[in-house]
Amino acid sequence: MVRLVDIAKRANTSVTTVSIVLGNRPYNVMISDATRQAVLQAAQELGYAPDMAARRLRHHGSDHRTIVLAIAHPIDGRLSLISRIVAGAQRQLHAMREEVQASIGVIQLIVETYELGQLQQLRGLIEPYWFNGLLITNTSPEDDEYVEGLTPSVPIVLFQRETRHSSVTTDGEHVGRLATQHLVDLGHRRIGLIYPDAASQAQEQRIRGYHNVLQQAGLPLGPEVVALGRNWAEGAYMAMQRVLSSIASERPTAVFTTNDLLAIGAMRAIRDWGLRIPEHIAVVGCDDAEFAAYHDPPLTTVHLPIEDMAARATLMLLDMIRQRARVPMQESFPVHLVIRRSSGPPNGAEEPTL
Amino acid sequence: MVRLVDIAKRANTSVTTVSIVLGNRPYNVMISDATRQAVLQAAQELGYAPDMAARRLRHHGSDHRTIVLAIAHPIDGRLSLISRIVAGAQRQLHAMREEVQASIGVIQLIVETYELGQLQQLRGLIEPYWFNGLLITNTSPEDDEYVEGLTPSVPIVLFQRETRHSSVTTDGEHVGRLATQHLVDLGHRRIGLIYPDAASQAQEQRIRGYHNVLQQAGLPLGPEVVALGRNWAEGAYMAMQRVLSSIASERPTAVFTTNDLLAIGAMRAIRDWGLRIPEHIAVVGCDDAEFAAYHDPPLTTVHLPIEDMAARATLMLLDMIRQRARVPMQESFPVHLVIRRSSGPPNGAEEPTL
DNA sequence: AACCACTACTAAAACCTTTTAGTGCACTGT
DNA sequence: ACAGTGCACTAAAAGGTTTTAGTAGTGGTT
Repeated sequence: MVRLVDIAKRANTSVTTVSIVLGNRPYNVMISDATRQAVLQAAQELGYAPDMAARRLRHHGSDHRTIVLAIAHPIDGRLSLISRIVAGAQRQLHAMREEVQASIGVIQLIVETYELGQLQQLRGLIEPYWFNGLLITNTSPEDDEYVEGLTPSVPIVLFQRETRHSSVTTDGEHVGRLATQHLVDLGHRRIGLIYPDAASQAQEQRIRGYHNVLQQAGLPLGPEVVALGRNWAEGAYMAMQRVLSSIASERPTAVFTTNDLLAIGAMRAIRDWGLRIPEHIAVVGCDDAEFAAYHDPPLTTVHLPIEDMAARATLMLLDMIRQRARVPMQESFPVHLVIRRSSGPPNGAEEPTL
Repeated sequence: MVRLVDIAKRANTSVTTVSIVLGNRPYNVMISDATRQAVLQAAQELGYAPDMAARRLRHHGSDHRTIVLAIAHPIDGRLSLISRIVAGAQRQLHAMREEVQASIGVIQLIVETYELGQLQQLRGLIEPYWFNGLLITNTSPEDDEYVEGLTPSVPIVLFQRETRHSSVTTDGEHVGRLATQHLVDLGHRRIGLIYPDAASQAQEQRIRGYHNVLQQAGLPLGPEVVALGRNWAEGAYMAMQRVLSSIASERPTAVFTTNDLLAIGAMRAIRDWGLRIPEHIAVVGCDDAEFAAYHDPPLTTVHLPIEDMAARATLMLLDMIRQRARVPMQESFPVHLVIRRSSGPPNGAEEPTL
């Protein structure tokens, strides 16, 4: 391992000088060009890499650029969201790579909370000054109390959860309303709902939005079934089967699912039952996952700018880390309905164009 | 921040004693039960959390239990693989949580290598003794030289790449043969191929397997088209359009894609062209991604035990970290064909059962 | 000649933990 | 009485970096 002292020896100077040159810190200290070059060259030749442990020990993480993404409940279905969050965070870091000198992109940390169902372990992460910023996603309602009580030593941004810390969110009620209103506008009068057993805050909001629209339209609350288990698609498949086995007159002509994975599970069930989408039952999801546009039929869904949100969350963290921002920030992102072929008017009144 | 010395004061003892008690290290040192209890209680009361930086500075990471998952080329499509790898790694850590005392699950680190296209940044990660084990995935052929040249200070396991380090792999040629042979057995005589522009080692192997089968069967090499860009589904969609626009007599009756995301892109193109799957064109993928079973038609694909592989890789790392194993280990995992409805005999000779 | 300002550089402390090499004490056996 | 043994505990050094407070040397003003 190459240390500062090794470079100092080779460049015939002191450890202090080397540290200043390599960390290109200003201080009130001047270094001649000759010395600077000598140090730089020696470092290059020896292949110096700073010891992060020592650096962080010195000043409790304040200089070390590391952002952690904590995923509270790594349930299968939710993991697919990670991809987009990571992509967004990376995009931001990439764009600012000069500024933040981030040779390292994102560090994401998975906190395993299967048995506890709580984020308690975070304490063990935050205290030891491991990192400089924390992006938390997938928190469940039970985590709320704990998360709110945190007085972290580093800035925190929550993904899709309102909090007294910073957050990036979408208006979940609006999402639910957009999807449901779309179905109402198409003429549906019995609109069912499929949601997962461990609903996140965002999903609860979507359900409220769904209820709002139905009440305002004076429509009956359609069957609401819960998708059980960790595998959302499978849970929704079985949930939809329960819906389908009810008597035909009570069967909804459309279902709203609180995310896209649930939607494809439900769609599979509908097809396996021998019914057509959207002619017999229309389906609308949320999230606009990667596969939504390629599914058959392509899924009507509410598009969430997940990557943009993650990029913004990362920027928030960076700003807070760099003291540019001090107060918690909340930002809500716009969403929009993407109409594809899984939704259409009831009773196949109008055949969808291929 | 609570330090060892704070606990020592409160418990009326020395820093050394506290360190020994809290780290429950044996040494050749004995601690009376009274002292031990006093220390434990003081630590509890003060809410002690060890400073990882100091700990690691002391002995270059050897005690600190952290495994890093490095994803070399975080292209959109490949990110979806992460979910399953993370899930597998977590399962293993969870199963061994007593043994490894891992309050922290997995730390996964995304190395951003967009512009370099190389894993060079890993150097900046390995040298500073950040962690104790490294699980690398998504390396591209260009990374080979660098990865092979690594003489890491920590154990390394590669995912889906043969190497002089340890690895967990599947037999890519076998994967390609399974899929292609299935199509040949169904009676297809023109079998096309869709593969991504930045093919991984595993994917190249699958392509070889495909070639093998066609040659052995004396069949012509079908059209081989490359899916361009980071979005595999989209790339495959356009690639498939190119295939479809060739004259009908040269059009394949089946296509093999080197992963499932490519498959759904191709399927979308086939349907949009007004053709049916599998009657006009059969499709077979690889990976058995989550959505494969729920797609319409459900996708025939080669199932890879990704989670098991990740769990095994994690166990390998743990064993190497704990010195139970010293030599590199290679392990190849069995795969199997999952026949669903996207594949069938050519010319719709036999209608698939719904 | 005394003082100041400025440049270029450095010694040493601090950050917190782990581990080696002890110390002091109470017994035991001769 | 004295070496030997085992127990319970501790002082101090080490690990690599950053940063404060300082030194030495030079040139320029009063």
